[in-house]
Amino acid sequence: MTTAFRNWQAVQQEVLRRIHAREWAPGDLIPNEADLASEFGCARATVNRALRAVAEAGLLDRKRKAGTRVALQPVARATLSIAVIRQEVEEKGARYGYALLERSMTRPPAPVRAALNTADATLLHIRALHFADGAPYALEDRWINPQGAPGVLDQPFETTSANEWLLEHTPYTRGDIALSAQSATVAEARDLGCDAGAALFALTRNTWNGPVAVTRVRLLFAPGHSMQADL
Amino acid sequence: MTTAFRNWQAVQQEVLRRIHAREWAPGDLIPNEADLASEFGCARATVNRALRAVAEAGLLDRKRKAGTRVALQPVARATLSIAVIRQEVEEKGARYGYALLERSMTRPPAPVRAALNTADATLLHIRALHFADGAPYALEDRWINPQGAPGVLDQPFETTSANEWLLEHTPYTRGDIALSAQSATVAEARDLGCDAGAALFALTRNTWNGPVAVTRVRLLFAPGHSMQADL
DNA sequence: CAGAATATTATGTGCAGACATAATAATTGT
DNA sequence: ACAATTATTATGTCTGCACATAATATTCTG
Repeated sequence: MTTAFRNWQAVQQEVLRRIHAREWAPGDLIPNEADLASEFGCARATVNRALRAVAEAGLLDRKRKAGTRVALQPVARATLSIAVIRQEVEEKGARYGYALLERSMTRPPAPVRAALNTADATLLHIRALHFADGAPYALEDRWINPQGAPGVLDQPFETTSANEWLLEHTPYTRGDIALSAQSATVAEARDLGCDAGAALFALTRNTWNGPVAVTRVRLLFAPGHSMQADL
Repeated sequence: MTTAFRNWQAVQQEVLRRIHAREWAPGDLIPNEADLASEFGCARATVNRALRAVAEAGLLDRKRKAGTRVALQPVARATLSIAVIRQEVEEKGARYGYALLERSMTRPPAPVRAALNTADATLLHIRALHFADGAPYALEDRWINPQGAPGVLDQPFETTSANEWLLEHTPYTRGDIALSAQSATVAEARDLGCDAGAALFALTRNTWNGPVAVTRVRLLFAPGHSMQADL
């Protein structure tokens, strides 16, 4: 016995080792917390913390009374962090640039109205470009609900992106993100400086503050862009 | 006083409320755990649990001695769950289908060798199609290192996808995922039943078991595919 | 024997107290 | 004034105990 696993990370490591080594095979019921605690020479709370962490990673399924078992099909959960674009660009060691293309109050097209559930309201429409080292990096097409973002109408967004302003000044409670690929239209190709029809990575995000829609944004990245995540 | 926040979820709710209501504005230092505990009428451990959860969600930054402050730019962390393709298809209510296109032992092209760090070794190359309701859903192009996946050479992968077999039989310790967009080549278009040059959503994943590479897979999804995630 | 009531059990969570650790602030020595 | 040492402080975590809760197993009852 290598003796005592005294902290929860050590216990977690040992649990992971047993899962990877197939000592606990997928589907297996593992010993209960109390038993593991006495085996590891620590308190049950410590085992609980460790198992909870592993379960959050998707490798264990826990149910009261039923016990803890190794997940049959560990649903890999890639956590991709979506930062402010400026930050993203600067972290790649590039110089960030920003240019406003359009700013208007308009009644949005049907898909946007449907996604934000804003009926006939006119929304603030922002189109802007983000640059990395002078080259187009991403095209931002955003609709903002003034109801959900007080003070937004006073912002020109000529030098600061809506991206950053909203994040700092507008609270939100929930949102959803969709990632997809689409072909560049002629207009998009012109803005991004690529060929029409080029495959572009698209990120569409809706943000809500309770029941009220805040914003919907579609980011079209220049060709070659990829998002990375670890497992 | 709406009286005691007795469990950590209630404390978490209250903390989130204060952040959203800007009672604690971005950048602000919030009271320390002990103070909050006495304010909320619970133990410090309970406040700790709540704050830790909020910090994990990216809304708080915590540092020893420095204290806890509201994140200036809450890095949105979208957690996308990457399940087995069969599962993904069936969850959409579609009938799943699978067809093996190619199975061979080959020395992989340079990019794959570089990504897996396998030098001159020959790897098992699998190309397969996944169907949803009879229509091509995703094209799988996979390289498997027999060193990292014992028993894989005995598998025909004619009716079961490598995707599922590996997940169930091969342990791994880490992996990385890249999401991108790319144009369909003529061959890919033929397999997926779309036009050449169509924008396709691509997912490339490398998997490792400790220091040894297990597999690298590129999934090309049929046009229109999107990945969803919540914030 | 079917179905309802009850007991059992594993996880979920709370508490108070203790010590560990990292980061900052204050003090000291040169 | 500056650098090195020491004190302080907020978070991080462990412990042992208690009770809550959900899910299963068992017993009781018509």
